[in-house]
Amino acid sequence: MKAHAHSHSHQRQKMSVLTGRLRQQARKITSPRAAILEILRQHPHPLTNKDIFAAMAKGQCDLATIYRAMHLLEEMGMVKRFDFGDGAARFELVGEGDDGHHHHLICTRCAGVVEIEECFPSQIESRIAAANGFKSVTHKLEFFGICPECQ
Amino acid sequence: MKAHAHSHSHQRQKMSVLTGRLRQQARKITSPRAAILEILRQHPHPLTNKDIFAAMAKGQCDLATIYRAMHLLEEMGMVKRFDFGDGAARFELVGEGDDGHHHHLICTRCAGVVEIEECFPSQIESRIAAANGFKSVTHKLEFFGICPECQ
DNA sequence: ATTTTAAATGCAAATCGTTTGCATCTCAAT
DNA sequence: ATTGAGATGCAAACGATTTGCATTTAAAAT
Repeated sequence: MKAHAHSHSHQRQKMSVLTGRLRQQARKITSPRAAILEILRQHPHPLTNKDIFAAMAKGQCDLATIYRAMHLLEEMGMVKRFDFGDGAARFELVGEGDDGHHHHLICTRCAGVVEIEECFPSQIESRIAAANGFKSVTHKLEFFGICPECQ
Repeated sequence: MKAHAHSHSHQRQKMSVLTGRLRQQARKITSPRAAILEILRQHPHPLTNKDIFAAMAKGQCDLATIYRAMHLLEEMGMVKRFDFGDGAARFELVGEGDDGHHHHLICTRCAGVVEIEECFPSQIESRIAAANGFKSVTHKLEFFGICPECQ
C-alpha cells in the first residue's frame, strides 16, 4: 500500500499551533509530547501507540506516557481514535475545527490503509435515529478488502 | 433498553438443527457446547463470552471453553462476531444460509442494543472498492447514540 | 534568576480480554 | 465395552492498556 492524497484537513499542522492548543489548556509542552506531535504530523495515517513508540528514538519516552498523551489529546479533540478491529487503537491528528470524522479502507492482507471520502448517508442515519427514538447518533464505519498489490 | 423485533433470520433455530450442523463437521456435542447454543438461542442479542459464562449455571463450563467454542462456531459460520468498540467481542447466532451481516444501534449510556435494518449502500461500497482497486470489500458499521430511556 | 507547584513522567505492578500448553476426560464410532 | 480423536479444565502466558507512586519538570510567581 502506498501513500495517498488527503482531501481532508490534513495539511500538516504547524507545530506552534499544536503546542498552542496545549498551552491554552494549561498543559505542559514536554519533550515526550513534542515528539509525539511531531510523529503524528509526519504520519497522516492512523498510528497505534506502539507505532508512535517505535517511531521515536529509543528511550525517548515511556510507552505509558504515550498512552496518557493520547488520552489527553483525544479529550482535547486534537486526535481522533480509530478501531480497525485488531485490538489496537489507532490515532490520527485532527485539524482545528475539524471533528476528524472519516473512514478507511483497510487491506486485510497487508494492513495498508486508504482514507475514504464517503460517509454513511446522513439522511439514512437520521431516519435510523428517529425510528428508534435515539438522539446524538453517530457511527463507526470501516471498510475491509484486498488491495491491488495483494490480490 | 427493551427487546425488539428481529426481521432478520432470527427465528429461534431448533436445537436439533444447531447440533446437526456440529455433527456434520464431526464436532462433538458436549454439554458446554449445548449450553452455549441454548443461551445463544435464547438471547437474540450480541453476547460477550463473559455474558454467556454468566448466563450459565456456575461451574457448568470454563470460560476458556467458551472462547474456544465461539472460535469454532465462528469458523463454521454459526455465529457472527461483532465489535462495539469496548474491547469485548460479542456474538450472535446466525441462521442457516444467512451470513449474519447486519448492524446495531447502541446506547452509549445504558449499552442497550437495537438491531438495524439499514446497511451501507452497496453501490457506494462498489464505487469505493473500484476507485481504490480493492477486491472483496465489506464493512463494519455500528451506530451509537442515546436511547429514549436515557435521554 | 530563583522559587514554587501543579502537571507530567518513568517504572513497575496490576487489569482485562483472550489464548494456549498440557494432562485428563468424553463423545461417538466400532 | 473399547478406543481414539476431539474437548475440557486449569493455570500460566499474552498483548493492549491502565494505574500507583516516587521523582522530575515546565512554566507561573517571586
